[in-house]
Amino acid sequence: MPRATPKSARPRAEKPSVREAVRNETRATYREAILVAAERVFGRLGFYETKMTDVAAEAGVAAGTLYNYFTNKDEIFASIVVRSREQLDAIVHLHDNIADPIERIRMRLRDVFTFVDDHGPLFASFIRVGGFTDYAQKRVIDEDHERGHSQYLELSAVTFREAVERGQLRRELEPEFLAAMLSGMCDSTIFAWFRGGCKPGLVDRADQILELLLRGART
Amino acid sequence: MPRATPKSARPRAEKPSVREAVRNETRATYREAILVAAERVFGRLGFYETKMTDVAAEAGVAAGTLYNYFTNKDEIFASIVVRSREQLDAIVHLHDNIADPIERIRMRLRDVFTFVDDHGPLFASFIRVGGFTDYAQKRVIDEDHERGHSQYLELSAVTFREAVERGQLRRELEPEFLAAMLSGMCDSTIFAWFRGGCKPGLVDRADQILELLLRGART
Amino acid sequence: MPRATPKSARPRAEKPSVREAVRNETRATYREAILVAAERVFGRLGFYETKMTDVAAEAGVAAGTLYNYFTNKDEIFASIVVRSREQLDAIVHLHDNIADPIERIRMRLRDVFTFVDDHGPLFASFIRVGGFTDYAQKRVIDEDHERGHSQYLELSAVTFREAVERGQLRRELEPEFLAAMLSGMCDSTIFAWFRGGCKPGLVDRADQILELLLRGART
Amino acid sequence: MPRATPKSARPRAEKPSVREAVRNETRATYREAILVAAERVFGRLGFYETKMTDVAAEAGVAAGTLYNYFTNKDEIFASIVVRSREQLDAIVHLHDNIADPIERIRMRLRDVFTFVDDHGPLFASFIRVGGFTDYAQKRVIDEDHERGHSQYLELSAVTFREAVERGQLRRELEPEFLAAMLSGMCDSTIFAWFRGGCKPGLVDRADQILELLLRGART
DNA sequence: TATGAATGAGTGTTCATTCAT
DNA sequence: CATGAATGAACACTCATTCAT
Repeated sequence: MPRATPKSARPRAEKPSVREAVRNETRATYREAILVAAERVFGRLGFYETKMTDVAAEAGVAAGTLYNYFTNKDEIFASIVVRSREQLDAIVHLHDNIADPIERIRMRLRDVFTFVDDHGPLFASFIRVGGFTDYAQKRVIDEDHERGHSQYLELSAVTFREAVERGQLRRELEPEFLAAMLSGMCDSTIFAWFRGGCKPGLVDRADQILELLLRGART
Repeated sequence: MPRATPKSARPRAEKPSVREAVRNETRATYREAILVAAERVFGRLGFYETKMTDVAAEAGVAAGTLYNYFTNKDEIFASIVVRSREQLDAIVHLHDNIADPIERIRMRLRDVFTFVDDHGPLFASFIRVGGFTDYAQKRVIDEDHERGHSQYLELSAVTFREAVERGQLRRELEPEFLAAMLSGMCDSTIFAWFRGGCKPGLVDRADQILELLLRGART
Repeated sequence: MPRATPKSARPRAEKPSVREAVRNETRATYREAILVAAERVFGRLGFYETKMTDVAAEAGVAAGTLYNYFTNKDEIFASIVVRSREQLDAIVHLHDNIADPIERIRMRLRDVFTFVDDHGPLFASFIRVGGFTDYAQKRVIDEDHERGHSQYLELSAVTFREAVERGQLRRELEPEFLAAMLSGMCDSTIFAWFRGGCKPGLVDRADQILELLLRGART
Repeated sequence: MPRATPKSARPRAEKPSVREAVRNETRATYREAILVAAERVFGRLGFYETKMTDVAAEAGVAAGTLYNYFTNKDEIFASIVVRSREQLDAIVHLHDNIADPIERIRMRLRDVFTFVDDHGPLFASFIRVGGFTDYAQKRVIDEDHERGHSQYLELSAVTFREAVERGQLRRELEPEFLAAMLSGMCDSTIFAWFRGGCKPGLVDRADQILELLLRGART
């Protein structure tokens, strides 16, 4: 008789999607946990000295499990890079609406340094110009990373150009040169911070760097 | 006059030393050839992607021969670093007698850039702050290299301090900070030069860098 | 008439058996579905190239489910062999009552070929003399299969012996030899059919084979 | 002064080639030893159950050594097949000059059986129609082997056709069918011999098989 | 001492099997 | 019981290093 038994019917209809949702969530959690663990280990040992078992151990899973989420070691590494760049991309464009290019650069710099400060060592090596010197040779993430890096340089250069055109900076300075200089200054600062044990206070350096550069570059 | 040692005795006494001299020379030649070859290959492929057979092939010897001159792969790599640093050390102290610290820095910078220009890619990666990011993790050359790197930073800092004390640069600037900034600016310049294919003209950048930095730092 | 067992009691007494029956049926259905799927996949890919997930996918179940019906991969494979042999056994004895041994062989042959025709590729490889050459080495189904195979050869030989004793075939021919010849002729025919894509019409070959053999063997 | 020192000069000129010759010989010996060992192990265990360490152990070398002579497991296997086929090719064409096709087949058959008898188990499985049933799925040697097999069938068929055209065999028999029959008969004979432990006397079966077939096929 | 092949420890990866849900 | 992800033993293959010639 027609009295539907919603109790049994609804679950049937929903259970799959619920299950699926749970599953997806679980999968995402695992994936993220592996990435975080991998980021730590890669950051500590470098790509080649990091063994899959190290990553697995750090993530608290079996070695085989890694392969349920990534096709191989390279992909794990590449995923970290991609993820980092995505995060950085978001940050870097946070202040695109600031009119004054100098101010825009300042805010960007602060945010990036804050991010690095929060994010820790591996990321430090990522944004560093040659963080992948060795690994890059393998050409696994080379192209992308390089594009990524020059993308940031480009963005920086564009902003400097604007400042030059506004007459805020000296006309004879190439924006690309300024961008490279800023990049190098940041790198060495982050590196020093990294070698010094990642102590808090990295952000404060942002203003010092920029002030020095601007003094040198101002009209 | 003292009767010369008998014919049969002299050879016995001297020949060995002659032989030894020749031998030592031969050994040194081989060693150097291997290092040069290794520097090229490591520079091209990075430490981990460079196989001992690659080095041997580049040096035109058999793989086994490498082990007559170096105990293992690590040692070859470390030797390159050491050698590079020795060369750099010589260069860096070439102008110690210049009284004006600013001028001293300028000359040093030019010489180092000239050296890098002549010396090619691997060296570029060596002096770069994080050239060893990945390899360094292995702690093979870490300590030494780090010491080497900070040694240069130190030297730079000392010189900057002198300039500050002479009142040439603003008092509130820490010399270590200035040294780090210069280092970073050089790094990114060399990196860009490296990525651009090591085209000649690197040296000209030295003055641009320094000028920018000094403008920013001058009283 | 005996008072029926109380409502509450009956279910308790019978339901289990009903449930059990249903369960058994369900289990049997699953088991069969898995075997059918496995047969297809094994036939297509061979034992080693067939992964448990392939079988599961083909059967439309999860990998874990397979282990509710079979202890392991080997057992699935062995079960297929056993099942095939059971089916073949039935067929092979279908015409035991035919008096003329030659006719008996002819009918048998036709039925077997029909079965193979219907049954498809895997079975083809099963009845083939060396179908298990590779797998058999693992000694999973070796003994059994060998027994099975020689059993058919034996049956064939017995029938040939009868024909020889009846004077239908030449006395100097060993029945075992004739059985082996027939087996080989069938094998190569089935193989050719298999390689040709299992096109219909296999059965017609039965008569051709037998005619050739009998002509050669007749008195 | 011009007196050449032949002692030192000649060796210099020849030594390399001598060394090379020795080296080549040594390499060839190793290669062959590995193939022989591999043939034995593959014959005993089958492709998948044979581990590289098994082959190495059987050959009396380290696992890594195998890779100095073959790129991988597949190549070792394929090499065995190729080598076997080369040997068989030579044998099969030994009697091409015999005018009478029937006689030609008879001689061929004897030689092949002799070869199999000498050569042992693996080869047996090779010439068997489905020797590779399982491995073939991997399509490593499939195409070639298949071509090889059908090549022999083809050769056989051609010879049978000649006999048919000469009126030695019945016109209504397709030569391809006869070739397949002969192949199957040989297979099952070899298989039986193999299962029986490869006892001597295989060759004698050649005539029995052929006689039976010819009786059945003669006009 | 140069050679280059042999060695075998070490690693990335696969996949049958287990097990929590 | 079905599920499908976790597991980890097993294995092909690499390559720094050794060693007989």
